[in-house]
Amino acid sequence: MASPTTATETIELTLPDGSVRAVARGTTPLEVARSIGRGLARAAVGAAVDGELVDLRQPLDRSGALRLITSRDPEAGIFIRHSAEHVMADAVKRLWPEVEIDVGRQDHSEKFQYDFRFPRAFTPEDLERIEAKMKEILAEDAPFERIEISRQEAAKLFAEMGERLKVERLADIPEGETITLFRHGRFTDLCRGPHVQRASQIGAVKLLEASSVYWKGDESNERLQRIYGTAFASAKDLRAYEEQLAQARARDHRRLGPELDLFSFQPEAPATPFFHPKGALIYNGLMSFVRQLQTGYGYQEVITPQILDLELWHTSGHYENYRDNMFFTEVDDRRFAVKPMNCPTHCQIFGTRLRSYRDLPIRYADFGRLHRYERSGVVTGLTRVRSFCQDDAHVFCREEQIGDEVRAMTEMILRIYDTFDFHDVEIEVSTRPEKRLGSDEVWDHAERALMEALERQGIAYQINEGDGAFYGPKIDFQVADAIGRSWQLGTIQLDYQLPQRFALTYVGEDGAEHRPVMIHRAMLGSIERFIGILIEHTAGRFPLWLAPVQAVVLPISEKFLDYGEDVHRRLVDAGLRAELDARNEKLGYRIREAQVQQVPYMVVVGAREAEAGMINVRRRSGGELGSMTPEAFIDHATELIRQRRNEL
RNA sequence: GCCGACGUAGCUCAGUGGUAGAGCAGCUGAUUCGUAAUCAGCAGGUCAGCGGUUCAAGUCCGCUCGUCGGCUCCA
Repeated sequence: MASPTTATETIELTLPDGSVRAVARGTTPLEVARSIGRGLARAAVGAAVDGELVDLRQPLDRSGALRLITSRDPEAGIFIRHSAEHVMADAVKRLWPEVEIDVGRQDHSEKFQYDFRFPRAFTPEDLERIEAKMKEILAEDAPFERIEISRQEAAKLFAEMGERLKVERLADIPEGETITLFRHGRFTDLCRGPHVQRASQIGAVKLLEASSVYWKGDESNERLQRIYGTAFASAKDLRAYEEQLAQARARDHRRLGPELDLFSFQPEAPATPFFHPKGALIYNGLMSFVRQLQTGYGYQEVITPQILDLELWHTSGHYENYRDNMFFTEVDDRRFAVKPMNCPTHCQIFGTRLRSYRDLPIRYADFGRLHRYERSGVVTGLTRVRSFCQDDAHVFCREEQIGDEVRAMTEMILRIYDTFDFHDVEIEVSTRPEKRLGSDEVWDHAERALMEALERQGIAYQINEGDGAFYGPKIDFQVADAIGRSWQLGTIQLDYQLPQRFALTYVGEDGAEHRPVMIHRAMLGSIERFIGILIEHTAGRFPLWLAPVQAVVLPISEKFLDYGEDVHRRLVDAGLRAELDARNEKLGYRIREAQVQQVPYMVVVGAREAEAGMINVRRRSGGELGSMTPEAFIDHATELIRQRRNEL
């Protein structure tokens, strides 16, 4: 940050066209914009220096690549929404002057939020009033001012304003950091920015919902009231966002699942799905796929107990670290726990005999049912349930085999995602959490091993500090679905703890005992959750190989029922999941129904077909494949299924 | 778990203290039909559950269960 004494020095700013401008240290991006052109200066909402977003009024203190951001740039939303936070807080203060403001924030989506000390929950009517007030404020078009201020002055100012929460927030700002305020009209907030120049650059706002939150996210703190909203440069952008929300609602697996008769939930089993026949077909289809793939990678499937003595969970450390998420039961005066993870049982299998270094890696896969107690407020649909199964596996290997194993796992995982047309995959390495087992040296080593394995494959990753499991660091795979939402699926977790706790050893080349390393791995994550994601990704249009009903045979009328039955029989005999819909309804009606149920193929048979021994095939993607022999269709479909191809 | 909202037929919803309704789905019949909804009739409800207020409760109050949106957590 610039100070007056250094203002005479010069810094060099590289503009996007490659030109370089030498300006005095302390020059603001807005001043640079003005020197380029009045139009640009007026249109700019913010700036970026070396990719970092900065406020237009922030004095620049170092050389770098300067880019001015207008409402057309993707980053504009950051400035707009951050400014909309202030406008919302302003509106709330105008309506209820006694309310204290906390802080605003925006998440990775298009939402922003602001927390208030307010005596009750905000109602939808409150939100309407606040939104209307915000629009008044936008119409006033006050400029946003950036003000640098001393810590003492800021503390005094907010104390006088009665903003006690702000005074406390101020105390959290590290010493030595410049304290800045932003003001528009009469509203002043403690804020490091960045903001737009004028309120009117916030083209459209909409408040979304309100909820209560704990101050600083800590359950022992008092409750504040949070309001969520969104803001865009234009009403058109807001409409596009609302359209996207409507899309997401239309794909919601909690609606589509029961509608397609895949699964249901019953009050007697909260957060535990019942898979109906069609859902079970998909469930088993996914398992077979994973089974086939991982067998090729040297995995062996095991089956292990559901309920195990508490002692095992003390040994594994789950009792100490994971107890709050476990189910317990007691019988014969003996205490048991329902397994929340498979890993301890795999350690036990490993430990049943003497292992040689020649046996490693040993790769145990397990589709065992897991139960985890999740707090009632956090469960939702299939994505967060209390009973589920993972495409779980544990690899026991030698230290020097970690790289190869992680590489093979990554390859397998990316192949799986590719099959489902998840092409946008982000990889994160999560490092040691606060609550953990093991020494810092072991963690250093484990974290480095994972990163090196990725680096050797040339795979880019991000680091997620402190987000590892209690027993080791992990690699997480995040994929973006068809409408751009991100989901966590696969995970690779390194574990030096369990082999030690279960005293697992193998005999090395040197004849001495060594400790194996354990790698936990899931690819789809949990089958339940994956089905939920897949429903939303495909909007219920499952790939042919997974579609519960792959083809429905539709005789035009009763007269062709015999031929329809014959065709149906042939499809079923060829291994296709085919149904016969011979209901007394018009063809259009039954076609529509098959479309709504997302059946990939509709096989129409009438006089022309019956006579010629042909069928007429329609695809759910629209359009007829035309007349063909049943054999030709069977060949075509079975080939697509064999290759697990998506397109129809 | 906490805060808030919600719970009426299989689904979507109407019903603001005075006799529980509609559309779709279902069933029956007619129609025998060529690529996204044929017509008619019938049936369908402990208004989530339990308790309370009231002459009278789907409607007002309390509790319980469940769902949804958040907090937090996560496969």
